Amino acid sequence: MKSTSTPQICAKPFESVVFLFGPTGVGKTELLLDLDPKKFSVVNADSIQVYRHLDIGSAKASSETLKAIPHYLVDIFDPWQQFSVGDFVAHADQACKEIHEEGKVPVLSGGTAFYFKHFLFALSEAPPSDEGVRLSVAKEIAEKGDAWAHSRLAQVDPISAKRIHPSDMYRISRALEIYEGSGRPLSSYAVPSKPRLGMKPLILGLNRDGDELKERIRQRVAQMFDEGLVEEIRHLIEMGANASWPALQGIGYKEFFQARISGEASRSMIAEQIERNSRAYAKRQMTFFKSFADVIWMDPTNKQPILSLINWYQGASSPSGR
RNA sequence: GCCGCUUUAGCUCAGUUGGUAGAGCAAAGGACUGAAAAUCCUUGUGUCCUCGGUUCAAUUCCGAGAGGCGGCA
Repeated sequence: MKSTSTPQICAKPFESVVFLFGPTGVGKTELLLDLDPKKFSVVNADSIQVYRHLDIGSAKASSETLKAIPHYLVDIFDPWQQFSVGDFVAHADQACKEIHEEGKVPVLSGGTAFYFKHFLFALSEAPPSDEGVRLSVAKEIAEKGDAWAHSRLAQVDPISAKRIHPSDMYRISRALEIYEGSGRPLSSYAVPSKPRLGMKPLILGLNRDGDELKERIRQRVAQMFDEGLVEEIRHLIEMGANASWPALQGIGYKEFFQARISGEASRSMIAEQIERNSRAYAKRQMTFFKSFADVIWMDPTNKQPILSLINWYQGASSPSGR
């Protein structure tokens, strides 16, 4: 058992942490440079920026920004490794602990809503994904079909089967994997719904007008190509990258590998796909973020109020301030 | 200039043996139990290019015109 991923074992509960999230391209990274590195450190909450060698397409903070203020959870995995929300919570806990020990406040910044959710509420008690069981489940589904998978789930875990749509093979697979691996239905594991560790985060959501965000995404994709996205892809291919590498499901990467399979594609076609996928992703992110409670929504165009709020929170929660 | 093909949802296109039409993508909204930049759900009235003709009825058939594509000159 990995004790690091179970919050109860954490030696020192941490109450103060800033959440900074928003859809892709909204301007989170631009804000980080304005934080005082003596008071804050950044904890990356982005599922792709944890990977080494994926810099341009993942819109990772520049090396200058990384130098200017400490960043945790950036470049901690190789692109062929599987990173998961469980890894995120474990690493983020460790990072927050270190940051607090320095007398600073961690700023969790990123776009992966799923990570924020489970960092705040903890993970379900269900066991982590097991590669072996997952593969055998996948093999059986491939043989017997998607319809079989859902009816099988209806037998072993009717509660989950009712909740999960018959087409949602991603979740059906996970639910079957839990049953095969642990002998217990997924729905029998408790889902935490209260913030853990007495955490009292400052939850900041950044949002922009739809057309403005679209335009920023368009510009950012063009900028990625200018900065050498194609060379970054070439470098990954030289490393042996293929579409099965977990990191390469990221937008800005998968489009190239799909194009390789389907034939030639021009730069403008791939750029268009990246823009489209980014827009759809931003929309999904917003849907998820809007479901969060106690979010203070702010306009990233106006940096001062945001920074004031973060600084106020830091002052109020630092030992000397109590 | 002549001949052929073509014009239907924001885009690419189906289709109606004549009874006013539907897929994919896009767009909008939503879900989210350890892969989440993933995965999935819901939502489709549009002068069916224009004008005229035939018909109870035309987006569908006929004629003319306009735009596009291709071939021959």
